Amino acid sequence: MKNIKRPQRRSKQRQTILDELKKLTTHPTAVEMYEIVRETLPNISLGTVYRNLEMLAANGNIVKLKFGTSARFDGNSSRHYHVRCIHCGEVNDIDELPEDFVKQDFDKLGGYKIVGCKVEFVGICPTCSEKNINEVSQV
Amino acid sequence: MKNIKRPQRRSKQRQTILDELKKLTTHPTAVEMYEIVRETLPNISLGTVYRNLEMLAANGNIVKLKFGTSARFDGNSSRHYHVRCIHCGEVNDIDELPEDFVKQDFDKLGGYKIVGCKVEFVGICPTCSEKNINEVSQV
DNA sequence: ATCAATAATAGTAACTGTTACTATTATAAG
DNA sequence: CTTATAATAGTAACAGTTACTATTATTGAT
Ligand SMILES: [Mn+2]
Ligand SMILES: [Mn+2]
Ligand SMILES: [Zn+2]
Ligand SMILES: [Zn+2]
Repeated sequence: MKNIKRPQRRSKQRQTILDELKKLTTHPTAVEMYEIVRETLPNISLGTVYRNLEMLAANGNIVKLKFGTSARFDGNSSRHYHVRCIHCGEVNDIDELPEDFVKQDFDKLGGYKIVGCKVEFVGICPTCSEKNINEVSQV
Repeated sequence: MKNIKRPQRRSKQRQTILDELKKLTTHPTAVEMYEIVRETLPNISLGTVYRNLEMLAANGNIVKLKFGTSARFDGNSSRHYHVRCIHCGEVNDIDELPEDFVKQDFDKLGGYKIVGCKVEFVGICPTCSEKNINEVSQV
């Protein structure tokens, strides 16, 4: 349960992180983003990258994915889905769900042999909807 | 990328972990499972709980969920889905998807006000499907 | 039932990704 | 320009998980 605060000023660190992530179609980790942004801002710190990626995700500018051991970030915040390879961990986009999705009878998608599917709804539980909370358990 | 090995012998530690998890409708963390199993086996170690939960998940006996900061485990391995509260982190089951799921126009599910939905397909990428691999990037 | 081979364990150290802390710098309002 | 303070760089601390090692338990063979 951490309190992610809204940005109140602009910084070229945050802007660069956002710009660089938006250029990518991959789903980099924080460390991968750090390496990319350092080409523009050689003195940026890894902590700054983590803090801003969280901020941007909490604000809906980007999306945080929790697939592997480390989180991955997606500059494409419009609605789409993902496949992850169970062996190498590679993550690819799936733009549209199969029409028979509810029946769960797909065996191939985006070239992948599909072996499973996880759906995670994110929402506000009845108890929390009464309180007015700024905190977030997890982005 | 870790190599999760198949169990070759039975142990009452692993059996107890599985039995106790199957009794629950909640989605406990490894530490929560540790505390539960210790009531039956007071000398079990936390490492054993982690190792066996991974094994059981890799074998499809249970399901590993990666929502919050720590992984959660689900003794119900039959097809169903989850809602997570963005504020308190509570996880609940959603047994059936709404029929209009593909259109993504739901605003309430299981009492939760829905603000998002993530779909993660798990599969084998074209490159890995050629090789014959035992390793797994992530359960 | 005893034995031998070795899988699995308990206990703990090490590791990894992430978050917190603090002095310094940059932003933006007045 | 000045001033208040948000945001930063650099680093320490932390949490969850995984690896290591000596010991114990399981299983198949005798
Ligand atoms: Mn994507
Ligand atoms: Mn469940
Ligand atoms: Zn692959
Ligand atoms: Zn809640």
